[in-house]
Amino acid sequence: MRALYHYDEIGLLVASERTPSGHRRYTERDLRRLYRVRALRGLGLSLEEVADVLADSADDPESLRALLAEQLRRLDEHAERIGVLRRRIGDLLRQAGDPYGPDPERLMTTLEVMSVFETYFTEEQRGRLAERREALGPEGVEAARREWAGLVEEGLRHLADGIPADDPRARDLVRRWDALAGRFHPEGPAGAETAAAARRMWRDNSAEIGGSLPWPAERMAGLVAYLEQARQAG
Amino acid sequence: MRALYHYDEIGLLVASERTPSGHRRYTERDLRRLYRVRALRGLGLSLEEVADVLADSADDPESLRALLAEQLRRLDEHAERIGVLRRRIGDLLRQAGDPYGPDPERLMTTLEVMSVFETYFTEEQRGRLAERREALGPEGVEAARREWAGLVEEGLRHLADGIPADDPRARDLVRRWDALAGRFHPEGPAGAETAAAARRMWRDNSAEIGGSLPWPAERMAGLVAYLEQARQAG
DNA sequence: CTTGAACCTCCCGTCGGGGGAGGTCGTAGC
DNA sequence: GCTACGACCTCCCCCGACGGGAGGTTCAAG
Repeated sequence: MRALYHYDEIGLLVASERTPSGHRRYTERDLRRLYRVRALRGLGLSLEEVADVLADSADDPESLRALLAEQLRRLDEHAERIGVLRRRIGDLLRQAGDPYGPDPERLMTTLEVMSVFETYFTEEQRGRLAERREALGPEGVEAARREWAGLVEEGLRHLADGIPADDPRARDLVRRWDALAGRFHPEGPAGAETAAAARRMWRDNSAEIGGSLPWPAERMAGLVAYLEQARQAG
Repeated sequence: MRALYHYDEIGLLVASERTPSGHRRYTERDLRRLYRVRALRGLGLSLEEVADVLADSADDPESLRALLAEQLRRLDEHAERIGVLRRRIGDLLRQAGDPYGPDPERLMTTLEVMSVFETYFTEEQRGRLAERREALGPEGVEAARREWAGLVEEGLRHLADGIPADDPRARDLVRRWDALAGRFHPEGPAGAETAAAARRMWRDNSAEIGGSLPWPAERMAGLVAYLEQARQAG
């Protein structure tokens, strides 16, 4: 087995004897040590941990139990990360097979949005947002989406009509816009933070996010800038 | 981000422009490509797969879906491997806390036996053996263990009494011994193979396996050799 | 003009080995 | 005694996806 040379190199398992010509001779004790190493490796421990536990177990019988308990915890963590990925990919595949037809461009855009999302929100914030979305339920999200589409149309009309950003109608639109967004943000100061992060995200990346929407990306970019102005003016 | 240099090196994401002084300038298109790369990486795909799917997705819209489906399958596999490890470690910890007291030496010996076990049986064979053990149930296993202890005592007495290996009593002991072992082996030729592997394992490693038993390892080694002789004689 | 941050290239390290080159050793058959 | 042939030896480069740092250049602000 090639690994034996590796174990020798790092000093984890050195053959106790050598023949005069230099061939390694593994004694019975060496073999038993090898079995322990292999078994512990098979449980997912690193070679360093294996070395430590084999060194410690002589004077500290608890170290092995502690290490195994720790490993169990790490495996649980790992399993959960895998579960998260599974759910995400499952969602993507389901979205990819939705009634709008198999539009791979949309799938790609969704990927972009995911990435941007992860750049602007911390993992914790994403967790909170997911909780809120879950609390709203699918119908709540759908309702908000429709309301929001109305607000977008209204904003685009304002823009086309040349209504200035400090006009009361623009400020009122911003108020309703932010209230709608507020449904998705957590309560208290945490909500203010996610809301601010969301605005930064929109400001910097309206093109990427807009790509997944039914309106032209550049018009959405204009609208976002317009709302930002109105918010400043308000 | 350091990864950008790496993506550049492997040609996955090369900045379309450079300033005269050599600084990378990422265009809007580059950025969107970066978002896709990051998102796909975040789903656990390798950079090679990301590169492939970004190259293919232009003319083969299905490749992304296929890759995601494949990835889902791999994650399932991975999750199952983790589940196996979890169960194994859980069993070990439970054994470590059993009424015989916290004997770390026994735990170590169990590890050795695990390793030897994995060397002599293929993964498939181990699966069959686990099935059989499950079919017997805990009480069946316990009953067999007690019967087996009786056979061991009987064999050790034969040895002490100097009964030769070709004596009918020895051959009868072997017959009952093998019948008992047979409960744990699968049916048909597969069972013969696992039984042969088990005998090889005992012959080569009676010390390691014997260490986890209530009898001295060297006496068990003698018994195994004795039974082997009796089997040849029979 | 200076200064500090940002960026550049180049190189070594991670983890657990795999694979191969090129040489030596051990043993079995003739 | 000779000759195969396999098993073993050391040394070195390879994988993935970057991280970290050395040592040098460039940029933007004051």
